[in-house]
Amino acid sequence: MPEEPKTERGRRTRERIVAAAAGLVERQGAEATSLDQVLAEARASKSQLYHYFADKHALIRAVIAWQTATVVDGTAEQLAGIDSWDGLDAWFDTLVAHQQALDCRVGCPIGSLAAELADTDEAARQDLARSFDTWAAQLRAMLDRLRDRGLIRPDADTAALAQSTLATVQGGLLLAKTSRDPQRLRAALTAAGGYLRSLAPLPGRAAP
Amino acid sequence: MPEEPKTERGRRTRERIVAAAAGLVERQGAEATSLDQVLAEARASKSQLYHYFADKHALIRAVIAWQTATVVDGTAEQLAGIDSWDGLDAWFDTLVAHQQALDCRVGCPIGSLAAELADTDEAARQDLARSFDTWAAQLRAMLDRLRDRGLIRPDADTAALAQSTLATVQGGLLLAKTSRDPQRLRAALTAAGGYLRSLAPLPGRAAP
DNA sequence: ACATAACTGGACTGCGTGGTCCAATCGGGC
DNA sequence: GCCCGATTGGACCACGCAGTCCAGTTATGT
Repeated sequence: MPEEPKTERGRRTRERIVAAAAGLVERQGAEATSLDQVLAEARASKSQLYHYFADKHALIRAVIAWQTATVVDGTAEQLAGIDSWDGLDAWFDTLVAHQQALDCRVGCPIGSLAAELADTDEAARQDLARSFDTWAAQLRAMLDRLRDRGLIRPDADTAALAQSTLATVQGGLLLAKTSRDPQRLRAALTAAGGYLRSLAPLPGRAAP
Repeated sequence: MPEEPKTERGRRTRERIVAAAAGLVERQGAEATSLDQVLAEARASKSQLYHYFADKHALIRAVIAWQTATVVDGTAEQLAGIDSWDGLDAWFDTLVAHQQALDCRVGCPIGSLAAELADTDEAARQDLARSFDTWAAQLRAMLDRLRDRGLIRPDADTAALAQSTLATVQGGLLLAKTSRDPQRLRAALTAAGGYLRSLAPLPGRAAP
């Protein structure tokens, strides 16, 4: 019953609805966001919404896809440019600055949705798990680069490091959002960076 | 209008309601839990609920207090016994085992509530921030003990380390819950422990 | 120009929700 | 036994919610 838009006009309507929903969900959570709110913000009507989405769950899943495209793919280019400790620190700085600019009010949209929906909406949970996985894969690619440059021990498990780094970032964002204090995020990132640095090849032992 | 219970019977009724609410909120989130659900599970009536709580917000705040008493104060005794790396690892192991036993379905009740309520309910946000703070304080006390035993450099900022450790634990729980995979938590904890160990006094340099 | 499909507006519905109200019951003190 | 406040049961209400429906309008292809 719900279909992809077949015309340019339809595509834009759908996009407007998803973008409005994403903004509201980011600020209030999925459950707390009503469809009427979304439609008011998107300046659209009920029939438009149900023309493109089967129900609210489907809309939320579209929001997840939208946020994934925005957040994860958005950081992809930043991550792709990192090949030194300075580059890593610079990325961390932008994360803290971004939270500070937003008064620590949103944290990570993916993380918030994950916390809310993981035990409620199985399909959404899987989508979010995939988002985290692609994010972790990007982190891992960056860590591989650092390893290839000799900044990290060759035998380090970069996949596991990507997971732990992502975890620390998410946790830091959660604490910062809860306490409205960007320093919580800063502390977390300092630890994440410090751990990676501690995995540098031992200085006294030359490579064979 | 809402009052403290004045009799033993009242105290037990209130407790039953809060416990039922805590269980449901832990599984479904606060917004998704209805008062009727709570009352059915607690085998209580509307008037009983509104006899002790002003409104749903007040009930949720009581749930936060209940979970804080359960989770934070619950780990306090475990944390209090840690004075070595082995002790730390043992605590980490119990965390992973606990998640595994629950099929990674709940994560941390405090963390989940924080993610959901931080930008919606200001009073709840402050309560949760306080919960995190007392949790961090307990972690810090443990880290101070490790430092006093010479396992961590004397100049280490244990307050910041407590924050980062807490962040990594929370993030690991979130990733594990989202992917239904306890290994995500394991990876995060390995990193948290590894970072702390990297702050050991330099072996080649004796204390003055 | 016409047929056909895509899209849109908004009234409408049924239901679950948080919250109110009051009469009934309980139980300890006197 | 009697009193009085603490407690309880549950009917009731107003309302916001997700979801339905259909008549109307706009675009597309030929």
